[in-house]
Amino acid sequence: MTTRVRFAPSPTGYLHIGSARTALFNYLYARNTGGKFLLRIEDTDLARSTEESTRSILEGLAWFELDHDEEIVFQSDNADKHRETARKLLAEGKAYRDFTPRETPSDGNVKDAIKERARAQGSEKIMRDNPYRDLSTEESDARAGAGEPFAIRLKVAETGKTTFEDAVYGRQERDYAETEDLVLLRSDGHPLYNLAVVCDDIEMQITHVIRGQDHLTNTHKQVLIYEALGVMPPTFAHLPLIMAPNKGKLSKRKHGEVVSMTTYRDAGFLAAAFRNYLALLGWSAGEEQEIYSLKELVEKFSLDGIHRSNAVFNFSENDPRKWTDDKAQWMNAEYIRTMPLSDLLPFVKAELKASKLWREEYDEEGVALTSDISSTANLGPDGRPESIALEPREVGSRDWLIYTIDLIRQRFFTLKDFSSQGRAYFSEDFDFDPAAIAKNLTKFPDLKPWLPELANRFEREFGADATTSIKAYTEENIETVVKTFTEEKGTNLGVIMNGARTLLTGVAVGPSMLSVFEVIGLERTLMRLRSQVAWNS
RNA sequence: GGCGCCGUCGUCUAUCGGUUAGGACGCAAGAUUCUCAUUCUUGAAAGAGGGGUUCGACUCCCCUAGGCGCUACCA
Repeated sequence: MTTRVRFAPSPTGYLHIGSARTALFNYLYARNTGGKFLLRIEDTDLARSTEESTRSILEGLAWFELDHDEEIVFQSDNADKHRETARKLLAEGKAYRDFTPRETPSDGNVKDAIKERARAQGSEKIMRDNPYRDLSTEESDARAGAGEPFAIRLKVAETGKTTFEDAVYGRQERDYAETEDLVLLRSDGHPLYNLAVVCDDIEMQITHVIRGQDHLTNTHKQVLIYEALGVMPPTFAHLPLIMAPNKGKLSKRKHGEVVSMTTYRDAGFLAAAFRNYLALLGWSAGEEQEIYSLKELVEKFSLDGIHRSNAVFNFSENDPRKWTDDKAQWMNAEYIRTMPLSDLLPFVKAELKASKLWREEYDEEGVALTSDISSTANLGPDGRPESIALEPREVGSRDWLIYTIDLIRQRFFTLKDFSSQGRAYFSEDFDFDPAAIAKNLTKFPDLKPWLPELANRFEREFGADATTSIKAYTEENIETVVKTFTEEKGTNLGVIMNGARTLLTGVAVGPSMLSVFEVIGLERTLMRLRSQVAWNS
């Protein structure tokens, strides 16, 4: 039998990271077992469900690259079947009509009201005291025929217990006495969650229900429905919850955007990295590996590796550097700086395009570059990719772009950094960091004449109309020129380099300046070294 | 209140009765350096408490305290 699992979110908001992890685990299990990963939108709560939310969830799943099989099922489409099922159970005497007038839900804190009510009646434990439970069929039919509104409740047996084997939490038992005669159909004919879920899971032939641990106790009610229907329940696997740093519930209202998947997409996270991080929250392959490709996750995933204790999603509202979990940030940075360039390139392209920094020339195939531009496997002694031919490396070419990306990604954390911190490499329109100016320029007034002078020196040494000799504008040659220049001025190399760094890139940090000079290119180097903009700002 | 679930460094986790309790993130120190980052080295950092079982318990059992979940004509 092929496994069939489903991810069944209710569209009452964006895709929460907890839900995303549930989706991921379902997906991994399906792919691992060669089964199907289905999607069902549980939109039976008309008051709270929105189409926009559905869109947002689908968008989140798409970003996460969790493609589902078969058609999406909208639970509301099945309402008639749910009603039919409830009526069938009624006809078979497995459910009964409850004519108790519907309580107007007290506005305000529903949870507290429920808790209060439960507290009041809890110790008494009278679950079978509904006066309509044993109403005769004749009277029940008569009152219904007369138009009296009723809800349909499942008739839970007086004695016995529900039992199921949870793939994560093990054997679960619950005495019938602990479960009330749950409502299947509201008095307005609206099917309720537990009924709808069971009907749909049967209809969709779901073999494994993998969902949050908050449903662990609910499961007993669902098992009861399966039993009443005479259908074998699927295998259940409940997942530990993802908690806030204070071990409380992770919610949008309290924690804001950190819990939304779109936040990570918009913050320049790579789906692969975030997926990797989320996979390790509540699951492990039992080994000391941290980085897993999707393929590896699919191969290694198993229900046995799922933990039973909740995991904390760590972040700090006060520290902007730790706006989200440290490990998630680290993992994203790790992916950015080590993933094959050919895989990274499309993402950088999208980012640069969005920031109007993309040039058509970047799309043209480079001479030296072939299919494999993975730098990680081919690092030279200086940490630079050997597989990338450096010449010709015309500024603005595809080769140049790839080389540049590889150079600057080493200190980037998100895709956003390519258009912010990396802006000066792709555009003339970049800002100067006041702190960088103070630290590297104004502190050394001599630089004001020196740097344009360095530009002249560069022009004399490397320019097209060089009078002495024509040398290539490469790191090696640049180093010779800068060192000589530094000695002549009787200053430190750092002073010159950092001053130039600030003029060339606007910031105080970045790759080795020799690389920066080279990547910025002679023309732009000359222009920027001579510019007075930074000095005047 | 009732019922259920959970328990290893700050966080994510390894360990399935015998380990100097391992790894990762973060943190700290050092090395490298034109800056920052990377990288490398090193360091601090854990079995909730109490009883059992056992030659031996983080690991099995019980109790206490704690955290979480459910307890709705919500999902």
